[in-house]
Amino acid sequence: MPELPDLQVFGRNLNKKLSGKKVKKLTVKNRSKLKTPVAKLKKAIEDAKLKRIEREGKELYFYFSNGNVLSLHLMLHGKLSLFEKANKEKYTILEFLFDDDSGLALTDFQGKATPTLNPEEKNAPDALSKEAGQKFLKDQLAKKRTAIKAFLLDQHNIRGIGNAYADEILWEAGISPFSIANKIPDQKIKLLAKSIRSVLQKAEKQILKTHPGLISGEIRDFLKIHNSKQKKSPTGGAIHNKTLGSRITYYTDEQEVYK
DNA sequence: GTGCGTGTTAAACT
DNA sequence: CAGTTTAACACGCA
Repeated sequence: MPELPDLQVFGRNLNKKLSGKKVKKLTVKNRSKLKTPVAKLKKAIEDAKLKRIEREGKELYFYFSNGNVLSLHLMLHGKLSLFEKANKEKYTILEFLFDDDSGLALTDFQGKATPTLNPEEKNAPDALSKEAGQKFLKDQLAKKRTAIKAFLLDQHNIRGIGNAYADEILWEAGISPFSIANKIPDQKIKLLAKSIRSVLQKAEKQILKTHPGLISGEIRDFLKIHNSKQKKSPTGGAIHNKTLGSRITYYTDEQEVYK
């Protein structure tokens, strides 16, 4: 459910609340998405001190003082929740119990949220990383014949952009989501690179302001285009919606189509 | 009651 | 064959 800016806020808040604590117990209640044997995971994490938490793409990486890293991907419906002593959530995937009897649970009614021990390094750059700039986009877009929105959503290309923010970014850049990736002119690619950063960073600030302690859910009520409550863009263009790749896409005629 | 929304992947398609 | 597209997952929420 959450997208990059939400996850960025979760990471900040979890850091504040949890870093420095030692894991007393790790319990796995649903191991269907876990590729590591439970015993191995417990051995890697139990008794280790949680150093820090960082967002990577759409995942949260938990770094431990013994060098191990546990990544949590919330997928569509994963939720994090803090508890004292005992976790009472339904649909729990796994739970940490720290040495002060506080705890963190990962739950998902769909069972799709995915924990990964020591994830491999990914090739695709994070959307907010330095590498994901104009030059990178120009090189990659030249190779692709898909719609630009499909490109942005594919985590093998660039990591962290989801359905809602893809629409916001493309509106900001003045590019139609239906534009073909390798038909977009250089000066628009430059705008796209800028928009990715500015839209995501502004959203993070906004969420932090209105929901300072957030560690789960998603806040999207302030979105300008991907928002069923908005009829017009800030510059007055009527907002249309259409399905693209089995997902709803909001856009206006202010965005140029390159085909 | 009813339909929409969110990310990824396996499977289908071109 | 390889690149691209889609349906399915199953519930909470409005």
